[in-house]
Amino acid sequence: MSKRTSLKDIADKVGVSTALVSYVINGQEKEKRVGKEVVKKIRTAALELNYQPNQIARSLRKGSTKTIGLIVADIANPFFGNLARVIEDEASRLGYTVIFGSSDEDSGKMESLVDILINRQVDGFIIVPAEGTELQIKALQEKKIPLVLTDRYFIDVTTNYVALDNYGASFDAITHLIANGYKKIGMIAYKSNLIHMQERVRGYIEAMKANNLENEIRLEEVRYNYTMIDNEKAMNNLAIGEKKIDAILFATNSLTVSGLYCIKKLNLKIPEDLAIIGFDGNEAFDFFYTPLTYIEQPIEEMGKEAVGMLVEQIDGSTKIAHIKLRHTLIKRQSSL
Amino acid sequence: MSKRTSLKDIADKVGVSTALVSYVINGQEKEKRVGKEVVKKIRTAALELNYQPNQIARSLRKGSTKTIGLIVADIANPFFGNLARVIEDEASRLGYTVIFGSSDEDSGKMESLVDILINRQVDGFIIVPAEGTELQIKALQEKKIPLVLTDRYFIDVTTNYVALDNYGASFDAITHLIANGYKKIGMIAYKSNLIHMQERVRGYIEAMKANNLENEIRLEEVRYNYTMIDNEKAMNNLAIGEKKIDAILFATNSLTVSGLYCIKKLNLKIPEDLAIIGFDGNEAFDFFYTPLTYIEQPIEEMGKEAVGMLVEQIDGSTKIAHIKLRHTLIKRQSSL
DNA sequence: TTTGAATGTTTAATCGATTAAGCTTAATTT
DNA sequence: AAATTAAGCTTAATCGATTAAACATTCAAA
Repeated sequence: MSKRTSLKDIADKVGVSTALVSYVINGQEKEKRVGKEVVKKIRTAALELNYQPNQIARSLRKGSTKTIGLIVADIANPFFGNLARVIEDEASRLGYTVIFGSSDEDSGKMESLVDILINRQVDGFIIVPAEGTELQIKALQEKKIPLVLTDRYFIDVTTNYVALDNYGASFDAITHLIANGYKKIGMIAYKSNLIHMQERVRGYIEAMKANNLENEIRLEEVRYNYTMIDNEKAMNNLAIGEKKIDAILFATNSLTVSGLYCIKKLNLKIPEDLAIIGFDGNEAFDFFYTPLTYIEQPIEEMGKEAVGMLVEQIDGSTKIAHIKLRHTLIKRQSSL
Repeated sequence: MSKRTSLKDIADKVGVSTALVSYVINGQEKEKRVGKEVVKKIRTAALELNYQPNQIARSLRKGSTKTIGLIVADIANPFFGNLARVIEDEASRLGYTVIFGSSDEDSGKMESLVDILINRQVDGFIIVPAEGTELQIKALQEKKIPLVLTDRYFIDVTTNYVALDNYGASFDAITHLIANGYKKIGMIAYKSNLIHMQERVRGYIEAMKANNLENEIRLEEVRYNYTMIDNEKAMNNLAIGEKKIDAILFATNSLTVSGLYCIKKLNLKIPEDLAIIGFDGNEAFDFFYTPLTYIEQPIEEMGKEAVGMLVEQIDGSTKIAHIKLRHTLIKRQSSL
């Protein structure tokens, strides 16, 4: 790497101290009363030498890196990819750069990601926390590192967060199914204590109860690392045989997609044999032979809010905000 | 942010100089002959104080940040999301962290991303270059910043790159269509001078010529920012009316998806009215009423190779490698 | 006994930018 | 003329870790 130009190079060229150069570069020539001639010379020299300030040095000195650490479950998952994109744009608008990592819903991986990003002195974190990471989050808070949780949060750890009103979303979806005449409604969710999953399940159960269908409740839980296998079992349990149901709500995008593969395999007619509602948008939902009804999340709002809240924290605010966003139920043929 | 523990804190606690602490922390106690007792004390103190080295300070001193800058067209696009994921994992395996940005295929955005990442002193770049960014790439080379291009590259700029053998992929797809009896084969591509697009088109044209079908060549070019509109026009031109074709090759994932929307709208029967072949995998391809034949890219290999090549460069290698990877043609009903 | 190694440790410069404090002149006020 | 103020600039410490070089002590060889 050929030597980059530093403040010193400019200072030498113009024949002044680095202090003056720094003032001019940072637009403080007025406050610091730098001579007009000198300002011009410095500006010219900076351009000629194509000076770019070294952010690392600046960060070390200032104790702030203008960097946000983003931890999601998996950047390859379209939901998180889209979220990451929104966060990137919003962060960049506010002068921040994003470093990311995927936790794979694994608390160990998440811990090492957090450590790595702390060592890189990120100014704050946006985290989609994995199961069992309460203590990690608490530790971050004790270190007074700005932090916003997204998608999920912990009831017993008071943090900033932006999440969907998951309870309301499920409730709405189930209510919609019931309104369309379905009664034997099942749900396939991930086996997880995370609040977003619990709330989605709770919305299902409460909606069933509210319609006196508590006896029809059929919840199947799938392990994250065995999505396909467990989902297939679950679908067999629910959609086949004597006690088969007539509608299903899937709790996430990936569960919906893997569910669709099962449905194809089982050769089920949608919505005649089984009505379905999915979670999050996905191009696949549009091209399934019966277009899918699904719960749409306001990803853009979620990402923007998260960045906004985080930057407020970084700028010194200590207020804690809990934001719950509303879903949109996109109604199509799969639930008619 | 409560004060983090620094080398100095440990040094003070143990009663030695920071030098010794640094040696021990970096596992150089043998070479630097640090006393056994002292080593123990330092280790203990480091644990007690939960010492985490400040990477910023280390980076400034060492002139290396152990950071890779990744620039893709759009992280929300599944192809790039998957690529990013592979790159993240491989980078992390080698001790690197990834900073990313999306260029939106815009040379201006790409330039500012590159500048920002340079100022953050990334050790090297993995770039999916936008159209018209040859000079930016050349500038990076002149600054001797390690660099690997992916997905595309420039003929007149000699750089490391990893890309698909796009010519071969198109050629193969067209050959497959012809083997299945299709003759009036069209192609929808992006209007772009980028090599990957040019090669995909060239593969199409050469395959047609090789089969004495040069008179049937029907190429439609779509503008990136008007994918939907232009694609719809293109589809109307190709698939409707007197001179309609009987098969189409789409040049990218996004073109394929938007093409599927058109096909749905036009109510075409696949493959009876029109055979189609898409680019890259996509869950939507599996659920389209006729499962799609598509050209699969070896994303994992691509990402791993890119990181591997980049780290070699960072470690001082100056050899230039051009890697072309082979596709896999996933044959299904849409091209029967 | 002297010289030379070997061992163990400290000192201080360095990376590049920031910034409080101090130092010159010149200009203005009393 | 002396004192004050302003204008314009430099000095040097600082952020935290790294590392070449110097220093000090002990031990062994000549």
